[in-house]
Amino acid sequence: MSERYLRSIRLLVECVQQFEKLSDPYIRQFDLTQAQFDIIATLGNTQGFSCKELGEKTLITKGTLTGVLDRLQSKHLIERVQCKEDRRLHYIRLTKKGEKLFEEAFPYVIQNMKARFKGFTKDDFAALEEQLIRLREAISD
Amino acid sequence: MSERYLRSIRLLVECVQQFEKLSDPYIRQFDLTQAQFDIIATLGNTQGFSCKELGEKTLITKGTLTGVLDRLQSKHLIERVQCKEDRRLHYIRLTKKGEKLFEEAFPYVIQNMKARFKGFTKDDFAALEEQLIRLREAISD
DNA sequence: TATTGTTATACTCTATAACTATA
DNA sequence: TATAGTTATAGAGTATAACAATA
Repeated sequence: MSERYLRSIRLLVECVQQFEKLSDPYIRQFDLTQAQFDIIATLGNTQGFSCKELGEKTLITKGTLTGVLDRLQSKHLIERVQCKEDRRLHYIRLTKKGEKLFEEAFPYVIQNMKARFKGFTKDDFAALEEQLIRLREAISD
Repeated sequence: MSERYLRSIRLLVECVQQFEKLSDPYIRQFDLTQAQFDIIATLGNTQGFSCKELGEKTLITKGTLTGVLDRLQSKHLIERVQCKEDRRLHYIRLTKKGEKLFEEAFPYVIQNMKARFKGFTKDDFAALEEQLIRLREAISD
């Protein structure tokens, strides 16, 4: 009854944990935490996002986000720009240094991770993706 | 080239984040964090595990584990028993109170979560499971 | 010497609520 | 009144290294 459900969830969590365990050393080579890398990766190749948008995309709550952004700003990787139309909004975007890091770190982490997916073919990814999309659909709010 | 890979990983992470977001309120009704619930769920219906084994099962490193176990012990949910054969080992197991909590909290959380998987049939779980097993196989150490 | 688990340190993330400034 | 973001607080997880007890 609930065995199948539990098995799937456990597998899902195991895959993500294993994925994070593998990617962590690569991310840390750039002196970033997972959360910080997540922000950098989200901001890369964009015009920037408001804190609210960033929070929604990364699932980091606003109070926490301020702290993560503070640490990235103190490393001069992001900048905060107040929106002129609605001055409650602050747009967060990568600095030159942040962009440079993104262009270096992102492909590096991705390439190294991809190398770990030895036995996984294009068709495997397609099949996995299909199931995950169905799952996301089922459990979305 | 790497788009497919990235899309799958992002989906995977989104599913787990969404899953944790949904399960969190249920877990917190029992005054437990995710890590603490993870330990309780792992210890439930077993004779207990050593810290080393617990760490491997939950992917919590030993320094952190001590802290998590301390908090569970101060709530009288687990107990530490030194192994007589090899006294370096400490077996961690649920107390009566811990067992009672497990028997109450675990099905409660699972049932509530299962209810969220409305559109997901037995066949969907089977297909998802198959892909996740392949993925886990591919990225395992 | 090697292993199990604890301790100590410093940092990061987390939830929450109160707060400021804008609208 | 409502929204965006910050501040403040307390708690919890994290990495790391040094350590004690035991093997």
